[in-house]
Amino acid sequence: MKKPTIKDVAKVAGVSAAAVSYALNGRTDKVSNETIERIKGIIETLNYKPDFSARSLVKNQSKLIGIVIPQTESHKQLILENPFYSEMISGIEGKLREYGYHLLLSGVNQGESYLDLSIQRNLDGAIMMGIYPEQFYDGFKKINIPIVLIDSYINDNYFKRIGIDDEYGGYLATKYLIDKGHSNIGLVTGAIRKDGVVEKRFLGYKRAIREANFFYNPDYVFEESMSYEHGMAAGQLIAKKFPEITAVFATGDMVAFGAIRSLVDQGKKVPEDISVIGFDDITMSKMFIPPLTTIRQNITEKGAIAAEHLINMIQGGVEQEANEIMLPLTIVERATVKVKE
Amino acid sequence: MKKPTIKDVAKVAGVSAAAVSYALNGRTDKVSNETIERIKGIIETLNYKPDFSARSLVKNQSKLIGIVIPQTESHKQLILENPFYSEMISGIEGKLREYGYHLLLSGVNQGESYLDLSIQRNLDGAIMMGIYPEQFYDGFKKINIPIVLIDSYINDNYFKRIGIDDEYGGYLATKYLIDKGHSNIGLVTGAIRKDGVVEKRFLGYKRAIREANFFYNPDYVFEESMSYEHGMAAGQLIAKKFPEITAVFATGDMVAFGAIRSLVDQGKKVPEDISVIGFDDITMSKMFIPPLTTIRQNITEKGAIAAEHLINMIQGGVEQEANEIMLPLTIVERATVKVKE
DNA sequence: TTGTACGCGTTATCAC
DNA sequence: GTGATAACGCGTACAA
Repeated sequence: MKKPTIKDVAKVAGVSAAAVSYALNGRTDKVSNETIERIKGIIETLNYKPDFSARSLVKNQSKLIGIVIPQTESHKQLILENPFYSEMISGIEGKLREYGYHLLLSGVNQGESYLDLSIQRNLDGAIMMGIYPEQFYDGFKKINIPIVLIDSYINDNYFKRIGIDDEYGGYLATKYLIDKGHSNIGLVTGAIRKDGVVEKRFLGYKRAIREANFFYNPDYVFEESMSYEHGMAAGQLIAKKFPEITAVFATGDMVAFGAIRSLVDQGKKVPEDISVIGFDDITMSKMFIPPLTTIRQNITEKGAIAAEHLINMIQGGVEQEANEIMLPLTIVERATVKVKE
Repeated sequence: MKKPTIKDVAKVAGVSAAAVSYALNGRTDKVSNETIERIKGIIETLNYKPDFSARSLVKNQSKLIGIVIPQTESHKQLILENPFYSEMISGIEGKLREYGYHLLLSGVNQGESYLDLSIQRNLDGAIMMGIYPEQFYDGFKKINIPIVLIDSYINDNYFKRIGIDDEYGGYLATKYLIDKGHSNIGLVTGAIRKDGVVEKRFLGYKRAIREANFFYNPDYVFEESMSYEHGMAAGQLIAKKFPEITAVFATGDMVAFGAIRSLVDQGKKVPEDISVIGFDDITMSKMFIPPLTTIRQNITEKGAIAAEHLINMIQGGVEQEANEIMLPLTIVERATVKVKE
């Protein structure tokens, strides 16, 4: 059983293919209402659905949206095991679908480029999470594909940016620890890179420290990667070499989990001996034992909003809105931070 | 700057579009080697990439693979926040890309069907995780789209199945607890449905119980949904109403997390007071505190293998292999099970 | 090697 | 106002 084409419908209806097309698109100015009804009935009966490829060719729009997320170094896999990304994708996909778009989820092979993929698949737009080398962005500008950037501080009006105030978040987390009486506060974090969110969170950390007139000690900054493993390594270091540290701000929840884990393994109690605050509030954070105190952002909604704005750009709506959108941030107090005695 | 088409290349090369097409596809029998070289050079220079939509139309293959995963009840979102699915997708996507396929990630709106989507997008194949109403599968058979089923016991040779021996896994987990001296063993689980994995794990549980000549007590089976929340609810019940239960087999790691959490909240110690074993070994399980003892399957690899077999079906390789593939299972001992004193 | 028809749907043009 | 005809978008594959 092969799928019906527009011609099949036309034949059955005794009209031209063009008429069917008009009926499909509701062009009442081209076909009378009653024939539209009749054609629609036949479309139902045959269960005819227009082919996206054909449409993509003629209308030059694929109804396909790409999504770019970081990959493992080998370039082999998307890092979806990081719940932060998968929760976001969940939000993106739902919203796209609501508007009749579909999501193409693909990484990039060694030596190939996402830009080529976008061109070949005729992507109507793309959402990028994280930051990439500058030239990466340029290509999209040249061929004029609408792009929404999530969690990036790339300053270019071509792109729409969705994010949070990471500096403030970093400040909030650190200030919270300070208010609880801590003064020697470690920072466990992924790579601090220009235009990235981590840099801003780091800046917020420093601001809070300075504002409290504490000494900013670079030795207390444990920077490497946004991973559980790095959290573990840093936690171990802290337990062994920096017993004066009584609180830790981890710039991502996964990192916080790792830190807590190795701290506990080293015989430290969280939060009794050492407090830990995370960032993001991934789903897992409330399930963790002890439940993680963290800076919360609504990840799924962030994705949905990014999708919504991308569609707006594509459909060229009014969209003279700001091209940077900041989502709110809250602190959620759970069980990993305690007042210093 | 608009993208070059095959005609642009042809014009520059001073040949016909057909020649370019042949050059692209390496048809040395149709075009001389030297012109192929020359054309390829020009393709490089212009950075020409063939359009997937056009190809899809004429070759009737989209190089697009669909993936079906369960959705929230509102039909609004994919449940990607369940790491089990996202890890699997990671494995699937990587393998597909290796073979030149891309992944279309989409849920289904209320009142629409995945089958229609598959037809409209001309999907070359699809991977389905979990189980669905029977009619769901029939459509794909009719239009002859290759399908790989992950974690399903649907018995139909049209489909290729990738899974594990869930009955054995359930047996293994339960037997492990029994060997540790436990006899009152609770089962906390998602819905037990025909042809689903949970049913088999449940059967394995019963087999181990009976084999040990223990009494199978239906009251010890806490069945609802494969969620953290249900784990919590069940853990609470156990702590309050079934103090004689000294060990729990949770048929999914997320459920185990929930159970442990509420057990701990009720003042029980894991594993001192009560042991818990999970199933799947999602990434999070080794990060959990205490690290979860669980039945391990290689989730990412499972996805990769499913992708590989799907491609095999599509490309019609030799593939007279078995059409059911069972991946190995191991038990990983961490810190949530203890010998009963 | 090349011209050309084709796959499917859209839209501008033309006829009644 | 209703409708049909035909050209087009891009790449492929057959006949010439």
